[in-house]
Amino acid sequence: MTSKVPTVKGTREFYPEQMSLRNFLDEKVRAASQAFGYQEYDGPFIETIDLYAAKSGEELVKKQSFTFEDRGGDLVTLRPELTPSLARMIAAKQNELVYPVRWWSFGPFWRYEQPQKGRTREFFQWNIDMLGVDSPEADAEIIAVAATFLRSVKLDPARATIYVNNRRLMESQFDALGIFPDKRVEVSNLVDRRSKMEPAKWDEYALEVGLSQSQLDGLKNVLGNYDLWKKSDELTRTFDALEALGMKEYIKFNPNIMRGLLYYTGTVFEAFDTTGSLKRSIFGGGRYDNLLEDVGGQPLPGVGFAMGDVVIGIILQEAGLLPEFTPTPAQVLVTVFDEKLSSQSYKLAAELRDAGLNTIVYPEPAKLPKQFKFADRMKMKVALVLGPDEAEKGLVVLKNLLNGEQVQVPREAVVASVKGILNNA
RNA sequence: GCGGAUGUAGCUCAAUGGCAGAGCACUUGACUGUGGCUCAAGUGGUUGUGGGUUCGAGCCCCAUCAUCCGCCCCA
Repeated sequence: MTSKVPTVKGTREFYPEQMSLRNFLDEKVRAASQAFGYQEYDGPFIETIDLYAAKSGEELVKKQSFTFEDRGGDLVTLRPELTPSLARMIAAKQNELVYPVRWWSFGPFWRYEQPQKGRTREFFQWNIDMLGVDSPEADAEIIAVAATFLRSVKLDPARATIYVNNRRLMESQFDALGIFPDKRVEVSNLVDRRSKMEPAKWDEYALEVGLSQSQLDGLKNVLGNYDLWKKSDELTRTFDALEALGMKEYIKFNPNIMRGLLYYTGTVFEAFDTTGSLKRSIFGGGRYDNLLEDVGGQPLPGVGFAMGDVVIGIILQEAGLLPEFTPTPAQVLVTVFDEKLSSQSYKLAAELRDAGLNTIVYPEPAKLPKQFKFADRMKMKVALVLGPDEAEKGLVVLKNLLNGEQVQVPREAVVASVKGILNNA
């Protein structure tokens, strides 16, 4: 039964279970970022549309952004990506930052697209970038951060692979085939779409774009050449560094990875789940050496990537790699026997909290079976009972809900006993 | 923007055009101070919404809304 006021299409409600997944991703992303010394930052959630007009691609700005007029009549948009905001923030303090800048962020983004598997209109995204260095080793580091994340969530190389390519390398190949720069964008799109189209249809499409038959044949040769990276000094150095960083197993050169985004200039990469039901990329990124200039800064090279929470969430769930959900952060329940004894229970709960134990006390006198059932459903570990018999003798019944064992302990020893059980659980 | 599918109990789903059901969950009891396991009983419905066809519609038709899957696009 749907509520009278439905949610906005494509938005998401994070019930505690989904929230724990979001927090799990936040933790893993933070850990991978910080392992390499990256600093956390964030930008505005609302930006003017102009920020994205320059470089983000027409489709994104015109059709996939949540844009509206504010009360002052300005066109604003809910951010569909972070990189332009990052570029502006860097440009604004370009002369006072310590380089290389290593920054990361995990926050909400919005895109007005048709919701489907792996795609929502509201999502969280991990962004991580290094600016101020244009070395192939910097590219390797960013890719290594990504691989570190994959490893930390236990997606092994057999399951998740990072495909790497280089635009400069591809452009030199295009040049050699006589494909002129004015066709670059179309040819990039062509390459991007190859895996999704029937071979014959793709050939047709290629000829429509304006390639000659010999250029098409040449292009197919290039795209099938998995040793092509040897012709690129950049990629050779990047792969060497990745080997030294211990991440080579996650990496594969793939000349078919182009990425649609206009601002990439050098190495580009994209990760896919190689076994699951989802064909979407887990994350993608690359080197963008002109972006700062484009937003009005001094030239500054950069490399980075972004990962949405939706696809990785589905993959981890399908792979059974999500941690077991713990309904309540409290492991201890203090039951309330009856109205007369309830204040005793509240006092005991307060003591447990003072001792650093997260504790729930039942908020009304209810039948014990109901209270125990609550503790069970919440996967709590210890239940305490303070009934008339115990109150009289200064005791508390302490039940280990994991094994059902139950003991009576003196009131003063409760904290220590509970801690003992929790330590062994 | 285009195409396909699905909307029935809190959840997952059944029901040839002829009495709207099951499992799970919930409540109660078996068990008067103890969860899980078991057994029994009970509560729970404007079949998404609005029209139409029919003696009769959950089922057929039209419209509409929502969700899911795909296309487009993917930063």
